[in-house]
Order: sequence, then C-alpha cells, then structure tokens
Amino acid sequence: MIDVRRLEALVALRRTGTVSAAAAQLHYGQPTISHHLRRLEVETGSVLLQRVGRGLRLTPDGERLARRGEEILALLARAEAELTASTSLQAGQVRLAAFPSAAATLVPAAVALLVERHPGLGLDLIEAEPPEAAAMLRAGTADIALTFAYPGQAEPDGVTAVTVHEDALYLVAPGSLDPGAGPVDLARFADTRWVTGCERCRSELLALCSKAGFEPRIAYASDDYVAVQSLVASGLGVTVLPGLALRAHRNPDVVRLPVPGAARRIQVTTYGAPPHPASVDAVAAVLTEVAGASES
Amino acid sequence: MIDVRRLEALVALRRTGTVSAAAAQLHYGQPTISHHLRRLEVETGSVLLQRVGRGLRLTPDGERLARRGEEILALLARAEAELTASTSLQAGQVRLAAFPSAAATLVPAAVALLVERHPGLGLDLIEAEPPEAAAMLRAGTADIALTFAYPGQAEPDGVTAVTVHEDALYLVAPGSLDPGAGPVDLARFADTRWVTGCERCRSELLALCSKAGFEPRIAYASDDYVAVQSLVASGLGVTVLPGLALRAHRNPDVVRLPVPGAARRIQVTTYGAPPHPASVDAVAAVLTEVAGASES
DNA sequence: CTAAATCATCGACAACATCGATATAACGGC
DNA sequence: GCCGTTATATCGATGTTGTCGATGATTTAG
Repeated sequence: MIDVRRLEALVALRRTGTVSAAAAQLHYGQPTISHHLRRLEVETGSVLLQRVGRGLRLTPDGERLARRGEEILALLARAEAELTASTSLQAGQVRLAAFPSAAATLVPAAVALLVERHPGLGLDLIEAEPPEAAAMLRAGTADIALTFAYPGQAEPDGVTAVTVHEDALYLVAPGSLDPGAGPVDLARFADTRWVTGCERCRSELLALCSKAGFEPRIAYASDDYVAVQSLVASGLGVTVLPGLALRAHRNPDVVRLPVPGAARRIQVTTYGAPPHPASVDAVAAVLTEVAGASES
Repeated sequence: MIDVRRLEALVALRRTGTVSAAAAQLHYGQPTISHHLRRLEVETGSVLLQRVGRGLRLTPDGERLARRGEEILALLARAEAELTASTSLQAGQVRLAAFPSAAATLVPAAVALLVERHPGLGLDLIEAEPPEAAAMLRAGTADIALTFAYPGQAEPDGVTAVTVHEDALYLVAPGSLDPGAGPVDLARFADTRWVTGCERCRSELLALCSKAGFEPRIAYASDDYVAVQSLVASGLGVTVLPGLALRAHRNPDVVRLPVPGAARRIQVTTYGAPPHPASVDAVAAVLTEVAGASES
C-alpha cells in the first residue's frame, strides 16, 4: 500500500514546484521531502521525477499519481473534518427511542433545549416501548432510549439505565366521581370495572390491586392513553395512568387521584458502558435535565 | 492527518467483526490492530468503538469513518494499480513529437511494432520540427521526440539526443534529366534555379553548394516535401532532399542522385538524463529498432 | 464451573521518520 | 569565466513508533 505521507510530499511538490517549498508548506525539513520522494519511487518501482537544472519535474506518471493523491488527501481531510464536527457536536444525528407518553412530553422539551445548545445536532425519534427500545439499542438501531420500569423490575441485559424521574401513578375515574378527601384507597373501586393502560402496566395494576386486597375486573384494555381516558370519561370503568400520560393528554371529563407510593421510574438508557460518543452524552444530558425539571 | 494504517484497521474490523479476524486479514498480530484502533480514537478524540461482551462494536461515528475509509483505501489501491500498470507497460500514453517525413515513415512502423509488443501502450503523435520538438520536451508537452541534425550542429540544451540513423541527402532533379554516371557533382547545377526543401535545410544546402564552389540561385522555397517535388517535376529547378522525405513521397517525374558524403542524423531525443519512465524507454526502443532496420 | 475465545496491556526490539550538517550541481550577475 | 545564490542529494544521529510475544481480564459456551 502506498504510504500517504509520501503521497503528500509528491502532491506538495506538484503544488509548489520545488522540494524546499513543499517542505516549508508541510512544515518539514527539506531532506525529509527528498527522502519521501525517493522512497516513493523505489517502493512503487516507477520513475516519478526527473532532475531538471537545479529543480525537479514530475513525469507523466508522477503527474497522474499526484493528481490521484490530491483527491485522496482531500477525502482524508473531509473524513477527518466530518468526524471532528460530530465529536465537537457541530453535526451528527442521534437516534432516540422513546415510549409514547415521553415522546409527547419530555422529548419535545428536550429537542427544544438541544437545538438551543447544539444547533448542528439532529435527533431521530423512534417510538418504542421499553423492551423494544432495549432491543434496538442492542441491535444498534438506536443510540439512546427513554424507558420506564416499575419497582422491582430488573433492567434489561447489556444496557445502562439511569433513572431521571419518578413518575407518579394516578387513579383515573369519570368526572362525575366525588374525589373525596385524603389519599385514595383502591379498595374503594374493588367492584368497579377496570380499564388497563398500556400493556406493560397491566401487571403493575394487578399488583397494586392485590395489595389493596382485591382482584380487578378488567373490562377493556388499550395501549393508547387517549383512548383509555375516553373509555373512562364515558363511565365504562376506572384505570391507573402515569403522570406523563396525563400530562400528554387530559380528558376534561375525568378526574385523577394520586395513588400513594405508586410510581414508575423514567430512565435514560444507553448501550454498554461509558464513554459514549459526545453526541449521545449531549442528548442524555438534555433528557436528564428536562425530566428533572418536571419533578413537581 | 488521519493515519491510513489505523483507518485500515478500522475498516478491517468492520468487515470481519472481530479484532483477531481483522488482524489475520491484514497479516498483523492482534495487539497491533488493538493498538491502532486505540490510537485512532485518541488521535481523533472520538468514540469509535464500544466493548460488547467479548467483542467490539462500532459507534455511528465509527461506522461512518469506516465507510469513508473503505472508499479512501479503494482509491489508494486504484492509484497504485494504475501506476503499476503504467510501470509494467500494460497501460499508459506516450507523447511523441516527430518531424513530418519521419511521421510518415518511421513512426507508422514503430507504432506497428509497439502495439505488437505492448498492446496497452498508447502513442500520441505530434508533428513538430526539431527545435519545436526540443521546446516541447522542455515544456513537458511531449515525452520523447524524433529529431534530425546536420553535421556540426550542436544539439539543443537540456535534452539527450541519440543518433539512430544516417539519412543520406539526394539531389532531386526533373525526370527529363540524364542521371549520368558516377557521383553527382553539385557544381553541374551551379547555373540552375534551386528550390529549398525544409526551412532548416536551407543552410545545409548553402553549405553544400559553397563546398562545390558556387552560390545557388534560390527561386522557390517550401517546407512541404510533396510540393517541392512537384516544383522540381515541373522543371522549375532542382533541390536536395533527405532520403526519408523521398521514401515518404516520390514524384514519378523526378530523379534522385545521391550527394556523396551528405547526410543528416536522425535522432531519438528525450528530456534530461536517464532513468526515463519505462514507457518512454519502450518507445525509444522501437524507434531505434525501426530506424536501424531502414539502414540500406 | 471449566474451557475456549476475545480484547487490553506490557515490555522489548527493530524500523524509520526527521533533522542538522554538508556535499554537489546549476543558475545569474559582473 | 568566476563567485555568490539557490537547488537537491547524502550522511549520521536520534527520537518516535510500529510490531510482536507473552500475559491478564472478561465473557461466552458447554
């Protein structure tokens, strides 16, 4: 393989016309360039130069090689610049996987902060539930993810999840219901019909009800937090939804009552261990910040 | 500037998936690849790789850089192959400057020999008189030249001329002339009108006549050896033409008589001193051969 | 839990890029 | 024609670094 430093010497010679000038341009000593040119000829077994007077001239072969070399050096410089831009957060694209209610609440705020802080950084948003998101991280389809986990849940393998927010759970009931005073006792709804929120929340709902001493009668199920609230508003049952889902959409005909001690953890999840690319760290930072600011 | 060897390691890693396999593919030891990858990350200040299990994975930045690197390495290989092809005479283009009568006689024969010997070598023919040809060599517009020189003429500066043929001069007279016996005595035409051949030959003609004891009365002049012969055939005068010109074109209505001891040297002329590019040497060889074979 | 596989690290050696000093050659002016 | 200037080539010395073998750390598979 042709040594690029020697090519560089040849290109500089072609541009400047003399070895000394080429050396100056490359910040080298004159013997260094002389040496590289000689080695380039020996190593390729070609005649690239011809002495003329006290200078040098490129042969047709030398000319052609120098032209190719110029192109190659330009590509190298381009690749380096591209990488530097990405490293210094002036460019790049980060693929973020997020679950629906976060995509509608935290992500827009994070994007706003990101464009303000790093205008060159782009963000591709992919909606995905936590297990799917972890799989995408492992597969390299996403670079970072927003996930959630219920208490006691082990985090998926191979990824690093950092909790950035405690997302309280609320009992959601028809607007006609009297909220009453003090904390909610789920047992009060033991005989009501239930709607499950997202699919993963079903097991958490069962655990909460079991702790309250009953088993809920589940009449309807949907992943869609808008649809679920509509069902509740129509008086078809009650449900439990996390705060983020209620912040994303709030049906005016439902009331929400905090369920004491019930919450899910919102996590910023990345693949493998640090260090991560600067762009990923930057996105993680804005996500953490935005999630922290929503503690209230 | 990014070191190409490190890039090569990254590309090989991307292709093979593991450092060990990449090392094997590049005929290196495994620590060498490990080292190059680490240095590449340090030197560019980027995160290009991520440990996963007992293997490595490329980050998006690493992926992009590897793709660029693949392209760059391909270009390098292409440039090298191109150069090798030229060096081994499988390709290339040589620009040959030749004076008209040689272009019509020696050059076609040389081209025939060249295509037989090196089918990949191409030849660009440029018609040029010797001084012009030498200038083209100096200017880099031609790579090799066929020139001629009259006895005692110094060869132009900066070029190397090798005589490959003695080209005898002939007195050319109208066909009606009785050739007579024995060598020609130019003095016999002292009172005839003269036509000069090519422009450069005028001084040689004057010298020959002067040696014969008279000064020719020059009625017409032309560079064109076909036109000159027409003039002579029409009985407008006599002239002196070199053998090559007569071989290129022979007007049936003229007779030619050798002028004893009068000749020009046909030369293969190159720029500067050896070594010359292999393609130039190859063209010089066929020219020399063809010119030598025409000695008769 | 053991064995195989993989990458990282370390120390050592050889190769080589680079430089300063100097030799050699060519141009320009007087 | 001689001499200062301007080129490149060469040489010896030195510091850097590419490369390897051996070894350690970690993970996967059986």
